[in-house]
Amino acid sequence: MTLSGMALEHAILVSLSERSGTGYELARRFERSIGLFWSASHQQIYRVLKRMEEAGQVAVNVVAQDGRPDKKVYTVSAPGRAELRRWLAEPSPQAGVQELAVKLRGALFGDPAAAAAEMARHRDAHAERLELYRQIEKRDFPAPDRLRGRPLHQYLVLRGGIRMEEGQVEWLEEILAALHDDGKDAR
Amino acid sequence: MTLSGMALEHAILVSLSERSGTGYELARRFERSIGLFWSASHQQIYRVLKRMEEAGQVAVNVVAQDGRPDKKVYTVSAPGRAELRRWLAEPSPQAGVQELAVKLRGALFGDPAAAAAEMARHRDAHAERLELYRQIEKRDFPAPDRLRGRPLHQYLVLRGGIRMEEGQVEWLEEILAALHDDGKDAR
DNA sequence: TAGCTCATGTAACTAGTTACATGATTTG
DNA sequence: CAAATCATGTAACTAGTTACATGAGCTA
Repeated sequence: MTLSGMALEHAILVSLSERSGTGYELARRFERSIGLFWSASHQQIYRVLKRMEEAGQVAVNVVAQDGRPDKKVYTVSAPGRAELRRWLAEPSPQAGVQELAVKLRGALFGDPAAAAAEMARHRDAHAERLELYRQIEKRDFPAPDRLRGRPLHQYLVLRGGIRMEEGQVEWLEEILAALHDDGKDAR
Repeated sequence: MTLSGMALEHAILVSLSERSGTGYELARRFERSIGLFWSASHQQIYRVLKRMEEAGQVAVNVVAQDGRPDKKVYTVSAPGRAELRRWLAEPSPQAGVQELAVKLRGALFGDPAAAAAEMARHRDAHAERLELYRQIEKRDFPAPDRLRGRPLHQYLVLRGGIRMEEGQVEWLEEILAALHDDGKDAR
């Protein structure tokens, strides 16, 4: 067991925590709601579910059906819930949008304060990166209107980085404000 | 040969087109300029360079050094240039920011009009996706201020999707405007 | 009757990561 | 003297993709 990465495992734990289901159903869910960003083939999901079952994170309930193959309905078991709670509280330093989305949708199955702390960490990290990119922009491209050819292309790539970081920071600010209100309300 | 995907190969072709270099150097470049988004370990790069050499896309020039191992300086060969030009003109339907950044930086080594056409395709695709997300937002979350718990988290994930698509569309608009001016100037 | 949905999987392959190994030179 | 830089690689592993296979029921 490596216990690093494990992204799809955690996405599955979140989805099955929301509602038990078959591998087939999970594959379809990943195409839709969570799958705004995430995608996973049914082959991949079947393989991972098998591994998770062997590791005791999920339990299977085989349901016989007539006219079509037996269904294997998966449910998160106690060790799976514990693992999910652990992962939700732990920092994911390299997390992209997808992984944060999974953590958000998992927030109800862990500690809400830990979720907010994780979002704040990422907001800070992206704000720092944004600041760095803006400094590079100012230093290397003081007059962007006059750029042509290669330097123009380099500049445009940097602009992409800036825009992506801006989007990320704003999104995380929105999340933190909303989670804050949500917490106030629950108290 | 599969010829699908091949992302790292093309990033290497672009980087070596800008300037010949060793695998080690490529690994460092990927940490910096292009590597705003891209990253590749030296192990991976060495393996891919070997494959590309066998395929005739790059040529090696072994440079003896004293006190340290021989350098292998790689240069793009004619078939490599052809393959790069082919890929630059071809649509990459699933391309993310990184891949578009590579295509941008490669624009000088292919047909500029084809590069602009590819960017326009992506702008349209992202604009369409954005429109879809906005419709889902309006339909499923008409009063976002009152959301709590799970629906709130679902809403925030959707907001992330909207912000990312907005960023992408605006970036691609900026690219198209700049490429247009650049082309006008060259004529 | 052709194609989609439900429901499972195997096999082969491609891509990428992590750990390990070597060894001189330069910098703090 | 320790750590980083230059410069190469192998081996083992994890993750993900693509192609193939089966087969009933339902829909246009």
